Amino acid sequence: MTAVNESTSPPTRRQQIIQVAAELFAERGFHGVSIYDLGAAMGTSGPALYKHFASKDALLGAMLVDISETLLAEGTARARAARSDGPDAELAALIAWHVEFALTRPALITVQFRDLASAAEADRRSVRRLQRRYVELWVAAITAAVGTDEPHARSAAHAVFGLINSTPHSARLDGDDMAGLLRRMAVAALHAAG
Amino acid sequence: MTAVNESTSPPTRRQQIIQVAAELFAERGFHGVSIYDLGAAMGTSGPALYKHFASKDALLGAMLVDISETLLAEGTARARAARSDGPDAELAALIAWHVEFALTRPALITVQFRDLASAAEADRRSVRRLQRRYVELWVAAITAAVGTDEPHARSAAHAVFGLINSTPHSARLDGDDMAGLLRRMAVAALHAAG
DNA sequence: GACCTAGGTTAGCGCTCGATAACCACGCGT
DNA sequence: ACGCGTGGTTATCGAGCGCTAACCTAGGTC
Repeated sequence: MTAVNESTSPPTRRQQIIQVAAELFAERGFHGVSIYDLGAAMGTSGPALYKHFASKDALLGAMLVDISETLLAEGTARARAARSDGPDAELAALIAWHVEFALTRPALITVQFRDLASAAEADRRSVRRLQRRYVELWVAAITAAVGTDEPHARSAAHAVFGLINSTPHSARLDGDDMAGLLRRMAVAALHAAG
Repeated sequence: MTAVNESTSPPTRRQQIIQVAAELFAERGFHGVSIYDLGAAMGTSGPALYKHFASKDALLGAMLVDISETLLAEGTARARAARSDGPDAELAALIAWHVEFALTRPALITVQFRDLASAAEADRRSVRRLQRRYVELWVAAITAAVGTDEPHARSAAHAVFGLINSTPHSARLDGDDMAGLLRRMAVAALHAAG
């Protein structure tokens, strides 16, 4: 529901918990992190979590939905802003946004495609609906810029997500260098999908 | 220790268990699958597992090591076979092999980069050692074919793994079409890494 | 035909986890 | 001055898990 940056408001406790939990989940997986681990990492202990989330599953759900909403909302905004500069610029904007997100929030990226299966059915459906819209944004940009048919554009989009999302596993170059590398590889890969 | 295809011998029970477990782990994650789930999927019940593996962790370890050994062994063989045809052919052979593996064994690919964190320390070390050798194989081929420096080649290799490994998450085209798409995208992405 | 071994069975132990209950302290509006 | 909501605490419960123990075959060997 709430976006990651609620404009100027200081981060609420829920958001703090989500951030800390994301790091732990990324390291050890959702089922590998206990409520007590979470409390310890927060400086509180154990069941304090339940003052902010109805369950451990609800925490995961909120985290995953937040990520998907951020990706979609910012992606939509940036694509629209670049649209007047042509299809290539729009695609470049999407790529730049996804690369930026993956490099600055590796934990979120990791959790998103690692622990989605652990989420409750309802949350999983919400996330997939948002993800589908995000993919459609890419598919539109790819077909416009490269001229592929839709099915290939869809598979190519997923492949490029995999390419960009690989950063958490890779011994990193420094940030800007890595961002440039990923952007160039993504553009080239997509142009080869035609 | 034993490769996936022990030539002509029928699959031993251990290998059957590993295959069945891989499917379940890929769906629900290592911690999301209980010993009893495993037994049920095997047609036996529960603790029968311990006649074949010392622990649930040992099963995961054997699975992960098997995957890494297969990738490295076959990758080494194919790269050597193609080497006489030049650097581009060697790189193409590596790409073709990885694509083939990812398309025919999606569950193994998923577990490999999802549940490695759940493995015991010793197994994790073994797997990482094998993975590192596999990456070095790619780095050598990439630097020879494209002319990048080593750090960029290493990051590019990881990115291409992510690209190819994304197939389990993608609504699939038919096999050959998907394989071709991935190969083209991988080649283009690597040539853009220079 | 006795015997071992490979591969199963069920019962149950001990521990960890998620979740709840009951209680407590501070800050703030009236 | 007081009441109450907010966000914490500890104790505890119940379930599910990994794993072990003890026992039971069938098949092959001498």
